[in-house]
Amino acid sequence: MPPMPPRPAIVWFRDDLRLSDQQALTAAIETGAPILAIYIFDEKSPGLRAPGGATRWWLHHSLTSLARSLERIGGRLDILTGPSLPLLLDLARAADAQAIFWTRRYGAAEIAIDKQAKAELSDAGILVRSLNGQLLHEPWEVQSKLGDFYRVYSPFWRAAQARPEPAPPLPAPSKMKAAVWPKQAPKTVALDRLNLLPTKPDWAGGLRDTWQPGEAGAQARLEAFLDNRIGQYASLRDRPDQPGTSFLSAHIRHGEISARQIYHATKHAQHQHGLPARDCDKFIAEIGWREFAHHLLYHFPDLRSRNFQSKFDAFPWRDPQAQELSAWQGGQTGYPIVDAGMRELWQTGTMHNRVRMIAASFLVKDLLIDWRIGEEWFWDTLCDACPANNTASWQWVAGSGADAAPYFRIFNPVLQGQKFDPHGAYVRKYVPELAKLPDPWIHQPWDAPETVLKQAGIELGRDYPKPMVDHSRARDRALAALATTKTDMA
DNA sequence: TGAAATGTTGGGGCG
DNA sequence: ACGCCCCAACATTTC
Repeated sequence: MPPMPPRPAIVWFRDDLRLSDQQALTAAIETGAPILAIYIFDEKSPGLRAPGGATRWWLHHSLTSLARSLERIGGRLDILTGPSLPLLLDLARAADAQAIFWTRRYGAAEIAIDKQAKAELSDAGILVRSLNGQLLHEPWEVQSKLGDFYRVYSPFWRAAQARPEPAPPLPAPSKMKAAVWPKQAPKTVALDRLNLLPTKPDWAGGLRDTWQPGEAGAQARLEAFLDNRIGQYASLRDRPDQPGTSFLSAHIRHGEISARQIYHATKHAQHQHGLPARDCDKFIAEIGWREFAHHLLYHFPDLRSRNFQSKFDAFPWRDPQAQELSAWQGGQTGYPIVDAGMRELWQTGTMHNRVRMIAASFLVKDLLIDWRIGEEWFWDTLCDACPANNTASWQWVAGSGADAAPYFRIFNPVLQGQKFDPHGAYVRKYVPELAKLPDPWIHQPWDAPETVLKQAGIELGRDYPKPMVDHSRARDRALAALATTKTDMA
């Protein structure tokens, strides 16, 4: 009788598409079992939110990159599509798997799936291990003295930082053994069959020019940031006209790099090169905002659909006209900084953080359009669209969120432009029809004298729209509407 | 992780 | 020389 083949271990990849600091993969390899590394593209399980267009594009390339990396060390990535739970159970049964490993997720539907999978696989006698590869601290580990979760960022982050430092990241495994795909197992599909890439039309040109999805691209971004820019992070992070940020968000979103890798690399660079603590802390605090958003999502599962502060439930949102929505989406509001941001988003799959706040504030406060509608658009167009960050941030801007912007904090798109894009370089890049307008008018073309406009080759209303609302009046309208939320109407 | 309105101060022009 | 006014510039309050 031939010897029994060793029972394989399954590694279920999800939002952790990397090999370094990959606890699930590392733990699986340590069992000594041959490995089935899988990714499940799941559009069938109830409650799961389908990825948006930009995220789908990113995912395609990230999976390509992950598959190559696995092959390089003797492994293989198999892709399945369909409802996660039955696929997993069928695979585990067909493979006679001894164990399964995955990185935890924090959305409600994801947690429900993972919970049930854990129960059913355990019942089938399979070792199930879920690991934290996403966050510096688990949401249930950061609590106030009363045992409640934090609703304000600063105390949250203070408490998180008072906890033991996250463990140092794991090195990428250098070798693994792929298990043969079992005969009775669900059919794998080729990546192309998932149709993640746009075809008619192919709008991804700007994305290809901007990004290198995958672990190598993530590491390159981190290195460039720590070598060149972090020393001025605190002062330049708000400047969309300069490359002051890390450009890591979409890599983080797909788990091509982990929070603790970033944390430790930053600390290391700080001490190695004597970088200012102010800049390093500020950068790590942004990882802290991401932690906070995940923490909120975990404790408030309806973050996408419900106001975190219920007093916003009665807010008098306007019914958006198709035309004003498309003006905002297409970067035709007549406010240059808003339009530059929305066009950057459409072209590149990202938007500078400062400009996200300005553009979001414009939709919510100047147009009085429900934050959920803006969130949907960002979900579809951002490569870093994340169930935690995108929702928490939109609620923050709207004022309905945790540690929200106060109701009276309304961004003035002209002042914000002048302050953070002082020479208009960012506007000129994404709103080229304004390129010839001199600095003093670049953020308020409607105030430019006729001769100046003529010289710049602009006729307002023809070459570039007149402002779709008057900000000063829109502000008054927003304050009046927001006044209704001041008193709790519960 | 604002902005606008209102209040205060101080220097210069001017009678 | 002196007081008054004007108005930046800055500070404080309010939305």
